[in-house]
Amino acid sequence: MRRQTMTIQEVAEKTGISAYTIRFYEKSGILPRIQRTQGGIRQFTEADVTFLLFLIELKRTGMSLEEIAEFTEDGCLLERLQQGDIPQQPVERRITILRKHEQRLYEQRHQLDYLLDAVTQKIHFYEQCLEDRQND
Amino acid sequence: MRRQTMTIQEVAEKTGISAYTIRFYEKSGILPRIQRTQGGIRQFTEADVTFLLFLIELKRTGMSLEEIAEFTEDGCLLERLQQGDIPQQPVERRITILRKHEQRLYEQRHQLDYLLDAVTQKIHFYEQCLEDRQND
DNA sequence: CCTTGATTTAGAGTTAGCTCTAAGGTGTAT
DNA sequence: ATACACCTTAGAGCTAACTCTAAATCAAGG
Repeated sequence: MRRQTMTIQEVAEKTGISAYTIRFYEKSGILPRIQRTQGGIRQFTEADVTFLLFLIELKRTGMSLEEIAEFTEDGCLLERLQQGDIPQQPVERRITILRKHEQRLYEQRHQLDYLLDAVTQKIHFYEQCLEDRQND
Repeated sequence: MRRQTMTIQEVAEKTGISAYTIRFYEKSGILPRIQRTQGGIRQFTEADVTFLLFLIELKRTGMSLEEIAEFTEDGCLLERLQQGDIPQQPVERRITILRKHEQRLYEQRHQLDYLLDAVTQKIHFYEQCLEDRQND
């Protein structure tokens, strides 16, 4: 039976995020406290990695680490939720943060489409310049 | 007849970018050298502002200031291009940089759609939790 | 049990990108 | 012509987000 958990190095390789950064994320509350061996070594589950990758996407799309830490507060709600314990405040807080970010994402998509168009046009423009030059 | 140019404060108000930052952008080559009065005061044209806003969008979508400065090098090509002078190297460099960024933009749009979906689903999930709680 | 190599911590250092300060010059309305 | 708001510069300071160092601890093989 193979090991169910990963060391920080394995997570680093799997996600492309350095071990330094992962530790930094745990220290600053971006990641919830990760389970340890009795010796103190972190044991990442698949769920931890999935959560980390989700947070990275939030960050990449403009959520600050501070706001991500606010989202992560109360750590892994999933367990409690599955056990039927539904803590109202933390759940509401997460909904609020995600709704706010959802709005940002819609805005970003809009601006992205707009810029993509502008960039494509500019490329055509410069290419046209070079072609004109050929025809001397 | 009204003035054709703007001071740095006016540009700051118009764009939402602080005067400090605009000076910093000129100093670090993100903006080309702006025309001055004989007294040394910057006179921004509409074209300067348009260019600045375009650069801001490049930045917002992940282009580093270093790369933007590389794009801006050789300043305003538009005048020379309109005069029929087509400097090959600078034009090719701009095409290369823009093509690279175009790829990033496509990738971003893809990931954005994916994340938007994930976020929307998570919101529904948490909302469902609260509803379940109501029905006790 | 001892070596080897990865892991732990606290805390210092780095980088990008601003943001501001100080000292002085500009320009326009009275 | 002088007051006043706004402009200029060089360069220092700041914040977010890492990135690394040092010294100690842990874990697995021989």
